[in-house]
Amino acid sequence: MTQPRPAGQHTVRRHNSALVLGAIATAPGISRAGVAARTGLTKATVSSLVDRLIGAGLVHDAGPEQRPGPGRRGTSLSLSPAGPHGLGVEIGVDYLATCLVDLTGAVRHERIRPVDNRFRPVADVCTDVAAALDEELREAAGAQVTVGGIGVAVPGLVEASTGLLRRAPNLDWHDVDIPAELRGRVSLPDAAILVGNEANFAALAELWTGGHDDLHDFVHVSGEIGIGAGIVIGAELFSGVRGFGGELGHFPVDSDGPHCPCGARGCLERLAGQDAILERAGAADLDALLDRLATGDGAATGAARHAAARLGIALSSVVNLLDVPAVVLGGTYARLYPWLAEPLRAELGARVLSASWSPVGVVCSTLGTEAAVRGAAASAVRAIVADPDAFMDGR
Amino acid sequence: MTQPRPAGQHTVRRHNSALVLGAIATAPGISRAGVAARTGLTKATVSSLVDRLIGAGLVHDAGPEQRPGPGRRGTSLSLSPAGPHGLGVEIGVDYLATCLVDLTGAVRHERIRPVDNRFRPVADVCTDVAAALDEELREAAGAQVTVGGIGVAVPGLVEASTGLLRRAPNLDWHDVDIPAELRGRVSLPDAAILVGNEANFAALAELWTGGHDDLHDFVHVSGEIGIGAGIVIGAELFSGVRGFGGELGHFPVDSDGPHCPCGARGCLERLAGQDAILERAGAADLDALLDRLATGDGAATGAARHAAARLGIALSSVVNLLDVPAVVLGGTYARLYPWLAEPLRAELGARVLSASWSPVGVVCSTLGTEAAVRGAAASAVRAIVADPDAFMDGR
DNA sequence: CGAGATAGTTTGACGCCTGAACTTATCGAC
DNA sequence: GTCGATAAGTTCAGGCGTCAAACTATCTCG
Repeated sequence: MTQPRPAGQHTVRRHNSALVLGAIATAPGISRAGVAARTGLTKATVSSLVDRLIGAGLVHDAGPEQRPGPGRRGTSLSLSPAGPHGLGVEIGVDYLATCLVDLTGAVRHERIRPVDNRFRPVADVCTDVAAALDEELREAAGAQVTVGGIGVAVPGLVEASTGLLRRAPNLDWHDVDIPAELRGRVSLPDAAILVGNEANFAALAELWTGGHDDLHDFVHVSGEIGIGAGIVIGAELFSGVRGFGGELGHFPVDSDGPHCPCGARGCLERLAGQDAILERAGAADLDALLDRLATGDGAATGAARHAAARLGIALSSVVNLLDVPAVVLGGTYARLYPWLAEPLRAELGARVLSASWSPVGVVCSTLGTEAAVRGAAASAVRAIVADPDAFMDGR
Repeated sequence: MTQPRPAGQHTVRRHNSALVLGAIATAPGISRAGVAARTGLTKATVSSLVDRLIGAGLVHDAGPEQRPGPGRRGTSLSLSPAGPHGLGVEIGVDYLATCLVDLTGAVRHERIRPVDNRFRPVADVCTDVAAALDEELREAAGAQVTVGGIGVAVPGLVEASTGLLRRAPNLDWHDVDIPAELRGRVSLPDAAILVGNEANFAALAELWTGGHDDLHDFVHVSGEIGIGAGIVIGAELFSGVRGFGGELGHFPVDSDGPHCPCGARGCLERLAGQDAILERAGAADLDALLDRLATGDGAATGAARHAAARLGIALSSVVNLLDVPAVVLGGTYARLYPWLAEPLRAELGARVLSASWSPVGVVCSTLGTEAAVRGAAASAVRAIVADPDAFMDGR
């Protein structure tokens, strides 16, 4: 819990700077007058704040705007493409991905490297990560832009207060201080390094760059090797008290179901995970499954329906508890969306108490497996946009 | 989602007023200098703010404090017992409770009236509520205090944005505008009326007046006729996006379990609700059950263990999802606590992923069935303490 | 080319916090 | 008993950031 701090004029300026920058971010090309109208601040204040933001290299003045009708043209403002960039890394179970995005979230460079990280020592993996980071840093240097922050997505439980990776079952890591490991291996600028769970970052990427209108509250379910959920409420990530939230994979959905390494029976992961679907369908891999689904194969569609029903049982509990109006299917589930959506909607409609007057939306993720890296990179720049004064004071 | 507003000097004052009043509320008897040290504001600012708060009747100056050592004595500040009071009403299924509390949350008057409200028309019940409110208002008038706000606890789903009671299954009500119904029936001051779910109010009461130290994050489970959960995170209520959150009663805990009116099978409410426990134990009512538990009766203790295990299944999902470090047993469960706690702890320990390094606390509620009314009344005064400027400007 | 409309800047005022000096109050030592 | 040390509370000038209003700049239309 962040303890409340006294407010002063600087607090006001900080708040309003973020307000102005947020307005420019959500409506690129807006004029100072437009920002004033949108935020409720006066033109004078907006001018003063915008000048500061331009001075810090966060906002770009693109000259007079095109607009019909009488009156002087405003100057078109937008987030500066030359401003600080965000660098994202995802330490996946079987790949390593990096990504460089500008302030608007646009991807400038991206690379995915297949590596089997299962049970590799922390030091080895971090050396790889450092090399991958160096590559992106050179990319940034070549484009004459600075890196304002780094986001690291990991498949495990990250403690919010310390940034420690507490458990990563599929990597067999525990209690790893990733920022510390990296700082020793790569010539980083004094940028902030923030570590987070991949499912959470993926949910944020979907929120920011998924292209869904007015989707500020949802649960993003990513079916990868495990099943993780990212909860977004009020356009903000909700990751629980200590950051360990969103663990959906071990929701019990069948008291007679198969045993799970976690000790319980009938965990969602065992019944609706990627491996479970493939096995039930008798398909070798995801591509084979998709082929057979496309031809209307009975076993394949049956497996999808079965998984969707189990997913619906778990998600209906989530919706009843959190009252989120929509579910986003990501990761593997995004590719299976056409076959999952209907049975999932049916299950949710039957089990969610508020569904009778307010049905739960089921939406397909637009970002694929890259969602997590994108989210990690975007988080770094979002942190700057959300609090530009902190960034400006820091340098 | 509340859209961000521009900040000005008034925002600063508002924030700091709340900060100062909060410091006085959490440390009664503190001096101006103490508040300054605790909040980080200067003595000058604190003096100015405190004077305003005293002027508004929110803070009481109790003369010089007792303290050893040299130096001038500070003046002892505390929330004014003569300040605005909070009035709470709970429309229960089989009772109607009212409660009047002062700014500190201390109960000044309380009354519970047994009434069977099942399936009574809205108008009839609201007439009773109005009469009960009038009684408390006369009480307040007799004590020369004003009522600063009214909280209404109801057993149903309340929409946060509108304050409408959407569904109350056990009353058979839907879409009731309780503030509107009341304003026509009782001579209210222009006080704010806030309607909320009883489980949520109960959780807040536990947070504020439960006497638990450093318990700012928990799920409060109240086992009454239904099973409701109030989620408190960061010392604030989390009631979901639209306010319908916390519905725990229909979590599926046994895929072979009995059918539930909701349409599903094996809902928690059917397996761990008060009626289910009594039936399994073969007890006529709760007192009979407690008697038999006290004697170590096998059927009774077995029924308790059985319910606790089912409750554990549902709560472990909640904890995995929200990462709350503690569970508070309230309502009927509070009375059964000695027999529920151990099996519940065992179930949570086995099913919660983070339990291995951070066990989930299981705590007994200290407030009984009065928690909800208390919470409703306290909410009204908390709203004033949390934002005193809004209260001061309003009058 | 001038009236009207819209964008952006300048200027003075106001509110609120801050820091330092000042007043008030109490204790302990001589 | 008086003096000095210590702490609480008040007063006052100063700074900062927003606001309102006046002013300048630019564009369209008649």
